[in-house]
Amino acid sequence: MDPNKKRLYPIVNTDVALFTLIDLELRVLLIRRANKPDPGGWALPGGIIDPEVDASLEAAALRMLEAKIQVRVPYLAQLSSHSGPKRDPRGWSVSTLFFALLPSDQVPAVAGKKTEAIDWATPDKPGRKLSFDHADMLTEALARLRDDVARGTLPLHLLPPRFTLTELQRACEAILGRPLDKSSFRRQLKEAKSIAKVTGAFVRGPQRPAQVYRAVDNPTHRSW
Amino acid sequence: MDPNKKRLYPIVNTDVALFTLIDLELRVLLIRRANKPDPGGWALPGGIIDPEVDASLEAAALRMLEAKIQVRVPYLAQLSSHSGPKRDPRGWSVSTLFFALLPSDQVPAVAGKKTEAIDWATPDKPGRKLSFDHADMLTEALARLRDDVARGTLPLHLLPPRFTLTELQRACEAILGRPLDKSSFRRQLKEAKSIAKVTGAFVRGPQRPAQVYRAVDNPTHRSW
DNA sequence: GCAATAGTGTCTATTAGACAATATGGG
DNA sequence: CCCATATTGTCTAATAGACACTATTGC
Repeated sequence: MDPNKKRLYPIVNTDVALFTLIDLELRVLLIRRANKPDPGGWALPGGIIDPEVDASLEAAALRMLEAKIQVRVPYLAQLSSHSGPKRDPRGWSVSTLFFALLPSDQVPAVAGKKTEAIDWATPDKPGRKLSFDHADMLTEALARLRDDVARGTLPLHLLPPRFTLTELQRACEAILGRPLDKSSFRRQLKEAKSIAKVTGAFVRGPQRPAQVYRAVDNPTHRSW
Repeated sequence: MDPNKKRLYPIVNTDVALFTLIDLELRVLLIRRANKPDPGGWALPGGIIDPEVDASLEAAALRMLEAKIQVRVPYLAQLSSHSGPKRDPRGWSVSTLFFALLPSDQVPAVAGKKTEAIDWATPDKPGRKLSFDHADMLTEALARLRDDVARGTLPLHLLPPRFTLTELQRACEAILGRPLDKSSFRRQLKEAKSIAKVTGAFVRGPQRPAQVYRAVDNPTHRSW
């Protein structure tokens, strides 16, 4: 494509910061680009929307993510839109950044396409240069994730459907990067009423059994 | 324009919810549309971006707002992007919503263009049907404004450069729609350190003079 | 002095964090 | 019983809201 070509309309695309927990460590999905621009470079999964098939930016983000990893993510939220003539060598572009959460038990199902390698990187230090302005995007998504976790129950979307309170606390600690107090943590959960006991279900081990919990229906995420 | 024409690229535009205070009442700017689609309808100010001149969505929003009211607003923040095939009759579109604040002393400078009437409407009940999905956008912008005000010092951007603490409190009350406690209000301002006394400046009247304050430099807004 | 508003002080209910104490399994 | 972890309780510092009190001007 001729980079000097004047475009009448901007390129419209979406990019997704997909987070999950692997061994209680926060990870973000990176894709090795197969096509131009920047073939071989690592980037957040995304792509140009298709007005013929996409009902919205959210639907487009879900569709492209599913095409890349063969998994439909259960949680997706819009962050900001990044724009300008320089951020994409193909011309004036606007990309809407989303963040998505994948429960840790679904990580094994994630598979890359033949032409594109994938990697679960450490979001604090992905260890490689990212294409376009995706480093900025990742920083923004990580900050938003931590902010949401600090004031709520987002990590429920990162855990399997059944979990113990200690597991939930470990997940929050892994995301925030700091230890939390057990007592305060449980108190806030009780007040929020966002989880419920699974009566009779316990996790056993060489210690006192732990009550199993599940997320209760809270209107945090929509469907498209 | 033929509505059945298939577009290869989405329409990309911005819309702005511009708030100000008039006589201590919160108002939002509406524009009467001169052109298709929906000529004569009332809408938030906005328009299609021009990749030839706009450096970003933010710059585009500022440019179009300035063209409509002949004033460059000092505060602009991005909210969400709204998208889909149906929201604009011209075809698949994505509009990024901004909210902007105009200090009350600059309201008199706002002038509409010859072809477009303007109105400062009451955001809670604009009293007319809005074009496109602008009613949803306005609701979202109003909620965000109140949220920001409740947790900070945003209304500084709605006041003239010099103001008293009582004026600031009245502004916050007008936005939130509920009375605030004087003592708590001032305590929080002191802790936030976002305002400073203008030494020696007082507002006089038939009562004890009021200290004049100004906003101190806080990195809340960027420039484009 | 009086009216009117500015500015300050005090009390209390709520909350988050630190930390201690108790509970309950396996071995 | 001992160990390890789950679960609960207590104390305290910080904070927000309600409300009362004091201060300072014009008249």
